[in-house]
Amino acid sequence: MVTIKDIAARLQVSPSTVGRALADDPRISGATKKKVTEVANEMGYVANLAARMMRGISSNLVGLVLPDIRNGFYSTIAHALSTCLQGAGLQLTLSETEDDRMVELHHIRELISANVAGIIIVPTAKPHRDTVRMLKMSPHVQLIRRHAAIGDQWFGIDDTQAIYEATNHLVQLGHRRIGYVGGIDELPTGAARLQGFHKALPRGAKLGSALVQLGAPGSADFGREAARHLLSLAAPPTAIVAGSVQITQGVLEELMAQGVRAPDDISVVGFGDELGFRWWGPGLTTVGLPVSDLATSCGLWFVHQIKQNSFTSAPYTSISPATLIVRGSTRPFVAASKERAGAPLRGAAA
Amino acid sequence: MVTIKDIAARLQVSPSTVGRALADDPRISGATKKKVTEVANEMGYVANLAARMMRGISSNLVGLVLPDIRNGFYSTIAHALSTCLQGAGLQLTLSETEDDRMVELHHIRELISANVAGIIIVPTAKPHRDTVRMLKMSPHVQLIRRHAAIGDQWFGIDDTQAIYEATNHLVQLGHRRIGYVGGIDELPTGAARLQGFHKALPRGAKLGSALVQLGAPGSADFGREAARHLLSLAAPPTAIVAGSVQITQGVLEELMAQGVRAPDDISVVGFGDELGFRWWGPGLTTVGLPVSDLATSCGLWFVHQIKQNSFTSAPYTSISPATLIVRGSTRPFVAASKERAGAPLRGAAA
DNA sequence: ATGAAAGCGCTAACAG
DNA sequence: CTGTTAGCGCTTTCAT
Repeated sequence: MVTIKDIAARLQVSPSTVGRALADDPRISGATKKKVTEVANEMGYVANLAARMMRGISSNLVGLVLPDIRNGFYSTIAHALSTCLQGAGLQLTLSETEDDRMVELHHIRELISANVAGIIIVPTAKPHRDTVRMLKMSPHVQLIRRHAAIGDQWFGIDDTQAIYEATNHLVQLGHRRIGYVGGIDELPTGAARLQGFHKALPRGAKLGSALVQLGAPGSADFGREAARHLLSLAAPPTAIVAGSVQITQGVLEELMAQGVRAPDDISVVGFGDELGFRWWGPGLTTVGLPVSDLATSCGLWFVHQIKQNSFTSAPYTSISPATLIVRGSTRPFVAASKERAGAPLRGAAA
Repeated sequence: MVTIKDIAARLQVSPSTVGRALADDPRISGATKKKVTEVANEMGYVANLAARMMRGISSNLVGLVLPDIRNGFYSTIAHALSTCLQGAGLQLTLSETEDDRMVELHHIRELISANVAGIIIVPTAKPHRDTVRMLKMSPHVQLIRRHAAIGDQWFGIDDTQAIYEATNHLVQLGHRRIGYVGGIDELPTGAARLQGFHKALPRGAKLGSALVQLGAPGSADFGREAARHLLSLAAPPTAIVAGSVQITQGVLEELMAQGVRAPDDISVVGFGDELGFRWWGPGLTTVGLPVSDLATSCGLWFVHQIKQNSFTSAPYTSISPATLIVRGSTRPFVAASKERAGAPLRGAAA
């Protein structure tokens, strides 16, 4: 391993001169700097981060803590952040919680002890108190989900508006018996989305509690089950709103498996615009989320905070609006269509 | 920040005693150990990783270097590895290269200087020589793509076989004019897949070089362009094989945009089984890749190597086979179908 | 069984 | 402009 000392010896100068030259210290002559950088490159010098960190400088690591990277939603975020941070010389570490608060705690512990420069987190429903405590030891920001105890620095989507748009679209089309399959309302996002759903329903809408199905937002399986349940009702909904990416996936799979066709048999509005949603049946009408932009602004802001070292706990909130993307999976409700009850609902596949 | 010294002062012992007690050194009496650990907990002592690293102990960080995390292929890998490593107390850092060798070099430099415990890499086509040199400074393993200079430790897919299966399926169905859209053959994966394509073609197959389109495997746009080109040929192919996930995406999009319908107008075989591929048209016949299993075994092996500290450069190669998933996008070639030439090829959308 | 002391590589005073 | 020196917190000889 090439150290600053080796370079110094080779150039017959003192280690500090080399150190300063490498740090582009204004007190060092251009000639010396040039020589030093030259030799450094030639010898393949790589600064030892550990030593640097011991001098109090926090590492260049930023922890990204999220439920599951396989979710296109989150991998988009990871990509955007990675790009942002790289520009600032920061490295991203990836920690998956699987929405388990103990796993989350474990990761935060690791990150703090690794002296990370900051943490970007999509918190679980109920973070452990130690998680909250430790987060305060480092600059941090919440993404997508927001938990009051963790702090007031948050970048997210207007969840209520997103599902409102989705639901309202169906209402405008004349649907009244609308099913909603979404994340549990213990999750801030789950609660906000559910609220958007209710807000959009007109007084006339028949809202049996059976039409609202809540479960794990990260589970496509839950989406399938919930869809199956809705379809099996004596009076199944004429339209379904999905409240998370994974749930949308599950719902779509179930509909396809049962041979239920959109928009003829049922109207569907999804959440997020994953690859393939446009390919599903006649094209899925869905809520488009500005995930990439959101993550980018979060990244830029965070880098700024870290660089300025002015990580005051001044609240900062950024809410991005979602936009409805209308494709073929929704259409006006036709009261006359008798075939929308019980067994006949199922298509040829059943 | 509580240090070993603080504890020592509090207990009226020397720092080294505390250090040893914490390290469970056999030379320390049980009583002292007990007291030390007690006080350490009480004071909230957390070992300083930086200082430890300076003593040569490598960090608990493992670098994952890949082209683009948004690719479902790679996010699946990241997830599997993250899970593996977490079990071993290791943290994963994410570095995206965007298939740019200089970016790759930059990342490797960072990782080495961060004293990572190891590096798992999907190398770019032609890694920089410094990248290769630095990789040798740390335990490492190649995933998916394999570059001879980097080493003999590799976990990948049998690319040749994968595309062979895909192509052969079409050949068996009677197709003779088959188009291939794949990654550049400078990439080991690109070359292997192209080889599989050629291997599967019978002597009778008309292979105009125009039928083989090579480009950036990570670019859906390239896939679109290539597909557009193939469709515009005077004698367009009766079937297309796609040679990467992104390319598959692009090809599918273009076919859909032009209103070309599979399997009636053309047969298509994709690469990988992304979410949504099953939803495309009649369901995409595609090559299923055991990505998750592959990454898991890679992770397990790597953890083992790191733990054993026996990172001998003993070659280790693991090749996983791909399996063809037949859905609706392919069907026997029917010679009589006249409408498969020039303008009439395009459907209603054109 | 415990202490003292010497670094690991780097940076930041403090001197020239 | 450059050199000297003194640590950062920990481990690890070498002494007691």
